[in-house]
Formats: sequence, C-alpha cells, structure tokens
Amino acid sequence: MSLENSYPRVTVAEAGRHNGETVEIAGWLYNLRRGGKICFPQLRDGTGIIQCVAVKSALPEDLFESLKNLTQESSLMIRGKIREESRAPGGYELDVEGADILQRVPEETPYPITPKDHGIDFLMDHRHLWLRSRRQNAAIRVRHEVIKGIRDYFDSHGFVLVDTPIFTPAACEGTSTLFEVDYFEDEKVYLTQSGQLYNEATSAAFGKTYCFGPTFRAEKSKTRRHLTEFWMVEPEMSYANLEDVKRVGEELVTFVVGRVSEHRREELKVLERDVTKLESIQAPFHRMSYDEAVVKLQAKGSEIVWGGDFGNTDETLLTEGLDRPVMVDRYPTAVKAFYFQPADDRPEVALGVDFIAPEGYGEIIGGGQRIHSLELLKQRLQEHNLPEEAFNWYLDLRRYGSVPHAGFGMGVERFVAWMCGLEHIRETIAFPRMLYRTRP
RNA sequence: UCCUCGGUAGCUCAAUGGUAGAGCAUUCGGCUGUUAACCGAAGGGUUGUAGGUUCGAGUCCUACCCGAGGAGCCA
Repeated sequence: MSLENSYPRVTVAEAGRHNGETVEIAGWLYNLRRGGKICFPQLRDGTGIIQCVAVKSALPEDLFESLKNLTQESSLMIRGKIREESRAPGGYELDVEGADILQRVPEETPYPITPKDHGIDFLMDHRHLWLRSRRQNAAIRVRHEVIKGIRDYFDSHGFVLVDTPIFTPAACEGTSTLFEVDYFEDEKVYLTQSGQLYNEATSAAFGKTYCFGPTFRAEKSKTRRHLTEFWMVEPEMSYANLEDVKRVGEELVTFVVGRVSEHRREELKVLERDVTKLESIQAPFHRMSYDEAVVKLQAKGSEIVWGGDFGNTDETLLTEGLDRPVMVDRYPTAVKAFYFQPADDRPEVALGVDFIAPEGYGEIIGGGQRIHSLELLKQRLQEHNLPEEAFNWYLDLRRYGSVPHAGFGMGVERFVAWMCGLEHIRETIAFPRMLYRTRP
C-alpha cells in the first residue's frame, strides 16, 4: 500500500490550523462510538486525538462497514475535511471522505488496554502499549522538555558536553551499590553510578563541562522515588565553590521549570498538574544549613540527631508549607563522600548542598565543592580505605594546576515526576528498570 | 534485606466455611450526534502454586511463587 496520495498530511496537533481544508491524518483508532447509520472513530496520532464522523449515506457501503467494525488501536489513514465543532472533544472534527486501513486488530486478540480502569501490574506488563495512552504520552513529552531545557541552559552558559564512561573500573563513592560486569579480562568493571570523578578531569580541560547519561545503582530500594537505571545530568566547574553550585543549581531549576510550564501546558493539563505550583518556583530558593535543618526537624518531632542523614520523612518535613525548593548545605563530613571539601573554619562539616523539592519529591540536586589539596585528598582515600593506586589519575588533577572546583548532579526522573505531579517516578521513563521489573 | 497488604473471567472487582457473580472488553442484534455512548442477548473460570484442617475451602492453617506500598540507602 502506498503512503503517498494527493491529500496534504497533517498531524492532529496541527488540525486546528487547517479548518475547512481537506487533509489526511494517519494514526491509530483510540475509541469508536457507533450508531446504525453513523459512527465516530476517534483517531490518535501521538500528537493528539481527533474525532472523525462517518455517515453511511455519504460513503461507499464497504468503507462505512469497515470503519464501523474497526477495533481499538487498528492503524489507519483517514481523509476528509476539518471542521470546527463544539460537540467534538478537542474542538475540531474530521468529516470522513475516505480511509485506508493498514492493519485491523483482530477481535480474537483485542488491544489489552481498554478505556476502563487497570491495575499498575497489568499496565507495567504492557508498558510498550501503555505509552500510547494520553497520560503516559504527556509525561514522556514533559521529560523531553526537561531534557531539552537542561541542555539549553548549560549550552548557553559556557558548559561543554563531555560524556563520561558507563563502564568504570572503580567505585566513585563506595562499593556496595555497583553492578559488576563480567567481561573484561584484566579487571573487574562496573556500571557507572556517577560521572563525577571524570567530570573533574574534563572541567580542568574545558573550564566548565557536564555529562548527561544513564547511571546504575544496585540498591535494594523499593520506593516510589527509586529506579535501578536512571538519568542524571552532572555539571562541573573549575574555579568554583559551594556558592557557585547553589547559584547555578537555582538558575537551572528555575529555567527548566519555566520551560516546562511555558511549552508543555497541554501536557500538564492532561496530567491534571496544578500549574500554579510550578509558577511559584522562583528564585531565591529557601536556604538553610544542616545545623538549622536538624534543629527545625527536632522541633517538628523528628528523631534525627546531629551527624545523621535525613530520611524521606525528614525531607518532606523540611519542605512542609514551602512553595519552592530548599537548599540545605554544610552536612557532616562523615556522612558525605570522600572528595567533599571541608569548611575552612569547621572541618567537621563539608561544603556540600542538597536541593530538596517541595510536595514530597525529595532531593533533586546533590553536590558541592571538591577537595583541591593533594595531601588532604590522599588522607581521605586512606580514611575511606580506598586504594590510592586506583585513584592515581584522579590525584593527578591535584598535581597539575589544582584549583577549587565544584559541581552537582540532578536526577532527571525525580525532576520530571515533580513537574508532572506524579506519584511514582516509574512513569517518567519509557521503560523503567526497577528491583522487581526488567520487562518489557 | 525487613515490615505491611494483595493474587477470583482478557481487565477492574464482589462472593457469613454451604450451587463462583457483576461491570467493562469480545461476538450477535438495535439506534443519523455519540462524549469512558446507550438498549437487548451470548460465549467466557484448575479462585497464584503445593500441601493440610473439614461432611464440605475462593474463604481457615503452613510453605513457596508473583506483585504493590513503606523502611533503610540514595538522585
């Protein structure tokens, strides 16, 4: 069957701009309501859904019958005139003049996802088809906008994209959460859990860099905020300190939120996201030290003591009643990774910062200033029982023109979940990988 | 890994220890403006698996499998 004909092909999203014109729309049958002599096929093409009208008296007998007997998600191209119509969902309707049915879904094997309710297990098993539904489509489009916004921000602020390896020979921060890859002959290799250490090398080569790719954590986490495989953007800046991280992180977040609320209004509407919640995310974000956070949490009844890390409930308590993220800085050195620069006046706290999103979405950014002293870094490696030999290249960065430098990581899926107001981050990626789910 | 909850028709769910049911989906019939269309009819079941208690188990007990929510850990 030829896909070429004399009708101009338009998408559903463009249909409103072709009011009164005869066009062709190619898509899949979303739903069908029928009467004896009239039927309403709703066509989905990935950009939207448009209702079509087929009237028996105006069409060849076989065409009307084949349209009337269409099954859900059958693929077809429909030709006809676009007309403004208040009764139609979407405001426009297409009067059918002709159609080519490419594949009719057989009734023996009907499309499994009906317009009625389904459970999450069933939907996740059919993720490859679930992506066709309106809400999933909207969430993935928001993800696209978030990624584009992130890249546009860094590209226009002097950062160079330098991607870091997925196969890495050593842990970045610890050894307990790594996936081992049994392939390379000479040494054990793991899937990356951060591009951090390599970013420190590339930022000394290019000034300011970022990497953007998948990361892997072999944690037995089973919550709505965790994926085994997730995407992270990690910028790194030479001649920069903790304050630069806070400033750039704040700019990045407000820029991307602005992009999403400006360009993805339709998708946010489908997701029933309260857009005013996004519009109130403006600089300056709230700022507090770890010390202050602990006092605040204790006042709210948390059992946290100075020196411990925050749990999920602590993070939610910290942003309770806030309309924008809170930046918590200067964590105890002991709970942070070995490479964090200690504060000059208080070596027991590290120059790190976490951005905690409101509405219970938790930590979306974590980062800080890195150690630039060769001696101190060597000492830290010893304290953490890390083999100096393996980090020799990393130590070189402190031997050859060492400067204060800083950076952070931002998790894409948590950010998207926050933008979309989703309960679970599994809907922010096309094919989520989780503890008990690796298919499809 | 631990705690809690769940698994019955293709899907979503009912069913005092006593004859396994409804809605949707599918098929057939009706309807020229439907909005998760509606009306009428039909087909559709090894109640997650294996044991046990009982005259009798979807229901009670034990083990296992699968999933969901949470904890810890993290982005």
